[in-house]
Amino acid sequence: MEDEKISLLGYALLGLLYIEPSSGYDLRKIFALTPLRTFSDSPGAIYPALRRLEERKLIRGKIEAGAGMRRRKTYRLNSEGIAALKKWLIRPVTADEVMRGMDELLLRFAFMDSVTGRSVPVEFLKALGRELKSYIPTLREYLKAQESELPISGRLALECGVRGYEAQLRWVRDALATYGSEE
Amino acid sequence: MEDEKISLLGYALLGLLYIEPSSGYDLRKIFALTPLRTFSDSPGAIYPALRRLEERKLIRGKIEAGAGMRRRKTYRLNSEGIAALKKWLIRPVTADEVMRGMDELLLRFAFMDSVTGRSVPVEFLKALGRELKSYIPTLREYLKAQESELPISGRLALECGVRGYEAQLRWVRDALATYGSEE
DNA sequence: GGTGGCATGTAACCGGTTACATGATTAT
DNA sequence: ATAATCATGTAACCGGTTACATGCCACC
Repeated sequence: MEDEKISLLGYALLGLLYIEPSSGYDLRKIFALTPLRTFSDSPGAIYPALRRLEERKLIRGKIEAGAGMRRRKTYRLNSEGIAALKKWLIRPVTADEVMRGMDELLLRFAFMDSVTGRSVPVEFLKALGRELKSYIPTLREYLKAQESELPISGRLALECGVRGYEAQLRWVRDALATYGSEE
Repeated sequence: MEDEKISLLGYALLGLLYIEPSSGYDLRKIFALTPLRTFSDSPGAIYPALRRLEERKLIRGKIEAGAGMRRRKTYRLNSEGIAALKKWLIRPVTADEVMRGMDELLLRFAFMDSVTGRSVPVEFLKALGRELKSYIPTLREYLKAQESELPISGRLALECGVRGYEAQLRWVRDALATYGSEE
């Protein structure tokens, strides 16, 4: 199992293609029209990324012919693609990822229960909760220590970030309750 | 006033150097040890970025000599650098920036009242509040409409994002109150 | 006198941005 | 007909990542 790195966009494509085989154009529409708009929908990003995934033999594209139909190339995951996706999804939650921003973690979570069993997202949420519970106080301490040094808007911006983390910690609890009440 | 684009890292450097002239190493420590750790502290990012800013004549580096001192190059903004920073800070808040993620907006806010008058951050907060108030319901509608289509973790991940935006909207109100009570 | 932290840099690589390009199909 | 949209692609550019490289100073 070779380990060439896959970009975040690459994983987003893998996850979406796992859920539903799609063309590049379909995927571009998703990035243009849904909350996944944090990703660029530009053809210069999508098509080369799909080509790379195909070169690495994680997906396979098939040109769909058909009378009176537009030419389109539909990609789907093969077993290696599914393996690479799963390997990404079951990565442990690290303090570093939490501190650098939750984008990748949330994307992973979004794809989890389509691909893995229920225990994976539950363990993910527990680990995420632990990391948030340890990170938030250190941020609060920094804020308190630097209160006099920071300009007002700097202090407020940090406060905004901390509140975001606090909201996510509350969300973790509710999400765990959701999984708990479904068994 | 030429308008070559400056990366987010570039603006972060401009903002920090405005507050306090520093060496590349000082700046790296900030990115390594403070909540600005969302930026990379790698020398391969910082030093070339500083060089570009100097080439564009927004900052100037001076080598600090001195017996028994380590060689270090301290950068500071010149008037063009201050102008470029201000121009970035007073950009209007667009719906697109809010939807793509608040990182850049928050960074701008963090530097605002060191560089501009009080009215700029206040107007910024009002505009941000307007955008959030219009974006949150569209996200909620999408969530409701797709509820049956999305996998559980997908729905929950989106819920997490919405709650983050809601927390930021509450923060906007508190931040405005902070400015209001300071006059 | 050697280890470790200070301090600055360079170079290859890679992927996203921006802009351009093409052709087919549908709608007016 | 012709404009808009569908659908896929390419190429130059740029900046961040990763890894490597250098030398000085402080400490023990």
